[in-house]
Amino acid sequence: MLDREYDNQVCSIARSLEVVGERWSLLIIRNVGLGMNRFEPLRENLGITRSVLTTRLGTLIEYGILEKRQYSEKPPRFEYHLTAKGRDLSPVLLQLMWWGDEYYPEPGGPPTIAVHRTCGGDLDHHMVCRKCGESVEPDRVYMKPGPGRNKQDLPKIPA
Amino acid sequence: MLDREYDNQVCSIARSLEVVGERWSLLIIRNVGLGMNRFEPLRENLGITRSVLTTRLGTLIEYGILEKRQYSEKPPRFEYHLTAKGRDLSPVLLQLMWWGDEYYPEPGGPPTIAVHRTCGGDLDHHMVCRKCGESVEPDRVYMKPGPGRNKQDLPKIPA
DNA sequence: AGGGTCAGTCGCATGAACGAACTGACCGGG
DNA sequence: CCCGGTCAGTTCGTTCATGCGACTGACCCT
Repeated sequence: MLDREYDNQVCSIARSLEVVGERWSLLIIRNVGLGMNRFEPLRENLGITRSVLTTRLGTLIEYGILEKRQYSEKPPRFEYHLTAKGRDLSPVLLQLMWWGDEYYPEPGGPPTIAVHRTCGGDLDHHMVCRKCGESVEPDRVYMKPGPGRNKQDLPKIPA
Repeated sequence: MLDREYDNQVCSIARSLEVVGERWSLLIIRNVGLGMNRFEPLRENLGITRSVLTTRLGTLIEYGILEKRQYSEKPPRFEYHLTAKGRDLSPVLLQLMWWGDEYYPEPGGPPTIAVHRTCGGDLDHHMVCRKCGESVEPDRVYMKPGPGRNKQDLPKIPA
């Protein structure tokens, strides 16, 4: 990057990390983005304590990254969904994903691939679609399982 | 991103976060990338404990993100530098920066701007150079202070 | 000899996370 | 009607990571 002088903590990265830098936050955001919207599945998948999940969901809601929706009245049950602000974190998650794939690859290939929603091509690490060449905006991306994914879980994605 | 089913923790993001997800790690990487290569300046800038900085530097070295170089023999003194693996985290840092600028802007504008080293143009959030249109690789990027930067600190960068 | 810097280590107090149990509102079956 | 089960939490005790401050040791300068 640079090899020059440097100054103060007026830093956008530090501000971002205050919001999403806590343990579990980015993984929660990722899972919610993939459609895992309820408490118990999140808890089980992440292997996280209920209390920690409760507080993380709470702070992410405070920050406007998630919103809580009630989907059942009689037993009060809730779902968590990404806001636009939360969805805009997908480039961060994608870059983390690509870095991980580069330096800690799964033997069988990447477990997850980013796909351009409108044309179905997959993305390179500049978020340019390899098929149509378009520079893809965060909300036009979805994820699909790649070759490194576990055995029998191949949820067919409606292309 | 997606609103579909989801599976297991075979996740590149989780793997990445195990390496760089600890408190302070990304900020240390950012500062080292900006040329802050020594212990005491890092400590002072981050407002971090010496012991925590020591252990963070240690694990980042273990992970191959930083390397330690001795620059003085007689009083043994060291510098920390990014490896290629560490430099490849810059897209992650850039995306975090842009997200922070978007949702937590500095009143005077962004404090830091990403610049294409070879032509001097600045980058959009696809890492495409606004001047020459090239899709810029991580190691061709440097940072320069933007309008939101603190008063008197304007290190002139050799373009 | 005395003060200052740099790069740490050590010890103690506080705070966050983990594990496991408990709650409370429901549902479905026998 | 009682029993077991799910879902979304809360509470509690223990461990682990951080923060704060002091101390060390090797120098350097005056």
